[in-house]
Amino acid sequence: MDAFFAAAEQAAKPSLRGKPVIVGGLGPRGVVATASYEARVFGVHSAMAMAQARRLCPNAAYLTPRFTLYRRVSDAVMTLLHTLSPLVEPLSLDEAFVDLEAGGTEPSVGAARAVGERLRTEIRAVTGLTGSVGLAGSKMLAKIASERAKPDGLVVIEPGTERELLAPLSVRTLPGVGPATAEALRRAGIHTVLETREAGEAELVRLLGRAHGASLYLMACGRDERPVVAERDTKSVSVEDTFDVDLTDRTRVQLEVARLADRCVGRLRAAGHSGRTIVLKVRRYDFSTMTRSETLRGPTDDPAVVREAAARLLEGVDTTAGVRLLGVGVSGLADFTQEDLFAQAAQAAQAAEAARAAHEAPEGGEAAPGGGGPEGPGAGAEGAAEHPGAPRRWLPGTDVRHSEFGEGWVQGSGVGRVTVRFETPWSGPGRVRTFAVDDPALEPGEPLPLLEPGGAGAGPAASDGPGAAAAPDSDRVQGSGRGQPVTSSP
DNA sequence: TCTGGGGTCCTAGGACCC
DNA sequence: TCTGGGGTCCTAGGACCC
Repeated sequence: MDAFFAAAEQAAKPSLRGKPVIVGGLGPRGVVATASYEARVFGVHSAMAMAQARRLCPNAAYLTPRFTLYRRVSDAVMTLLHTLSPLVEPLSLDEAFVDLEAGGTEPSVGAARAVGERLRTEIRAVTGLTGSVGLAGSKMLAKIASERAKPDGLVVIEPGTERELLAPLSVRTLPGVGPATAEALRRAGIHTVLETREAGEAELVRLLGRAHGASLYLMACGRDERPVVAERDTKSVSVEDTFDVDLTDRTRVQLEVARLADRCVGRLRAAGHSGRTIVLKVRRYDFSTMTRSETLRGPTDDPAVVREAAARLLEGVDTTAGVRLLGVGVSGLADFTQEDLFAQAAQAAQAAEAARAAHEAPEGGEAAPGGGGPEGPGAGAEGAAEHPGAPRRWLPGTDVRHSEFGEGWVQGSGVGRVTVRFETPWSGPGRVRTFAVDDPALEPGEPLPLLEPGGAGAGPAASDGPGAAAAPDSDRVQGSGRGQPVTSSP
């Protein structure tokens, strides 16, 4: 998908179409997740510090990510991909490899191109957003092709042209070559793919180590046999928080670690996992990062157990100079817990006992794994990390609903006020109104679908010029409450 | 107002075992 | 009283990816 998060926001918020939009962390230490193409003109790009983006592009719309929406769009696209082949390997919410051969596409450039173009049409029809397609004989080359295809395009790298095409490109083009590897290669006088190839495998292994050197050599030769793998097993689950200001108070650090442990376990359980190794991550004031881990005798999904392990690990860490980030993770995943094993063993013993006593052992009861958790607040709270009892936070970009004016989104808030723009994905650009932050008529909303359900017509992406949209009319906007069954209040 | 959050894979040393 | 060799597991750190 092209500039995925930003494009989704532009589709959802008509007033932002054609304008610079930057999605990412809005706090003092945030970074850019996605910049719209209009914002990239100013030099803003992914992973840039948000503070720098604001200097470069002060007039952009700065929005917090709405993962629920992105996940929904992503699911729709992934469903389309599965119609092409059973072999679909998602790389992230907005990118995936598809093995077309495994899906029965005739192995010709023409057939592949036709499938790719049809897919792009369908993506646009289903999501209202544009995606780009790269077609080639391997994952590496398909990825390079898709990057060249962006935005809103399709590129084929034809068999036989690979080495020639790769030769002059920067080593950074190759997967697995980041800043550190590029620097190591540069010191050896290697800048291009051709130079990498000419260095030879032995030299690359000497420079980069066994695995990395060997795989880089293959890539540089245009050889990439990695299969498309659907459904890889999760290996770890983790959560982390960067704090707006460094933490120095030890008690506060301990509290945050406990909270993170609970959140981590919440996600672990939601995924139906348990794990043996608990990892504590601490990033200090100077950005130096350390991890401490502890492996239990058996897998757990008990919040108390993880909390205690994390607290033990913290004991060995000096935090007096200030902590900027804390994280808790669980790895060594299993789909059962040690408690399950105990329960199973106990059940077996009981069954044996019962049999001896010539009773009927009750079967079936799979004993809900719930024993463990004096769980705190619902672990599922994904949208905004709310502290119980804290005042409502209106984050720019999030959905709201007003009892009188209907659906809208937070444009900004401060000094006790919140500014809302009332528009929906299928309205024209809407009007802005300001309220007190505690206005009872205002409540958090839910993301609306980007395309009007049962939609009459062209999606957002189709109307390129905002000029095409009807002139904003405040009454009409107000009326856009529309009979939609938008559900639920918190 | 420098540097998010969620992952994966690799390396290297030490413990431990056969 | 010299130190083998190979395997696995654990811990810590680092590179990389989106």
